[in-house]
Amino acid sequence: VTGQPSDTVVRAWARLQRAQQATLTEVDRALKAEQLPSLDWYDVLLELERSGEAGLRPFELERELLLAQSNLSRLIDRMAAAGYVARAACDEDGRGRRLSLTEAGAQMRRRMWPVYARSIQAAVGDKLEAAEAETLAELLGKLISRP
Amino acid sequence: VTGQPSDTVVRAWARLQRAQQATLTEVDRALKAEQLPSLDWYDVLLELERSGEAGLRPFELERELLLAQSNLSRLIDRMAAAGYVARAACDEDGRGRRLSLTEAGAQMRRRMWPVYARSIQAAVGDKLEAAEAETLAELLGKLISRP
DNA sequence: TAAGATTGAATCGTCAATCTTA
DNA sequence: TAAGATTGACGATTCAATCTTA
Repeated sequence: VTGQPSDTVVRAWARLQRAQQATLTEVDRALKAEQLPSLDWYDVLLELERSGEAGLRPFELERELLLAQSNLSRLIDRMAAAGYVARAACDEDGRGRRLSLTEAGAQMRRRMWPVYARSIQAAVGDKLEAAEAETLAELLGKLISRP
Repeated sequence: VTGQPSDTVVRAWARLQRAQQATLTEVDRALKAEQLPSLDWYDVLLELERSGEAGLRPFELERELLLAQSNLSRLIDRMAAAGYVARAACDEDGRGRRLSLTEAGAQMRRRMWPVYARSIQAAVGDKLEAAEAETLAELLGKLISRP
């Protein structure tokens, strides 16, 4: 059992929630203003692009993006309907599927990045010195590590 | 117009999203395991408790919690139905409402806090030194400040 | 029996429209 | 005309149940 959190820890927690909410809202707003898909879609497109020719299994994407099974299944439904993702049967496991990026999907990701990048810079880069951003990334890394 | 974000800034952004998601998921899970309401409810209960006898107007709560108008309206619907929040007409502005905490709402907040506190400690306190938590809170504060 | 994936039903969030009063 | 608040319609998420193959 762990002890009670200090005031400082509670403050760090509260600000983590608030800072994420504020920055995400800003990025979402910018993408929407340009008639582009949401960040969820970008995350999927990027992971599939990184996976290259082999593609990814849905369960791999779930773990990478911390999404629930049914949530991802329906997200892929929508992205496949939009023509950005292809679903194929899986050779090595008959239960599974293999997801891959379409050319239209790759194009959309490239189209989204400049807008996304500007938002990140406005929400984070413009508010911190380089050394501060480095420290922030390091401290947040400690919160992510699996114990 | 702002420039392109550095790799460090992009990494800080990505980890901010991931760390928030991971810690929030953990806290939500703990509350649910104890059959308690979600964090949204806690936030509302706490703000109303802090506002004391006077209570709060819905638009004040929206700004405090960064919630959309219709979103808050329906959240209050549910919390009022559960008996935790009271909605009354507003004396000084006929358009508005005045929200206040019921005794049951105050009790529920007190019941939630120990579970919430343990989760915060596990998700943040146990992973950082005291000085690190202080630094993290300070850096996150810079992201929240209104420009 | 369990893992990977999908689906139905219900809940919640979002957008635009609406209502009331300032 | 605009601010505060609510509502209808629609889209997204969640939970549990289901289907298929390991």
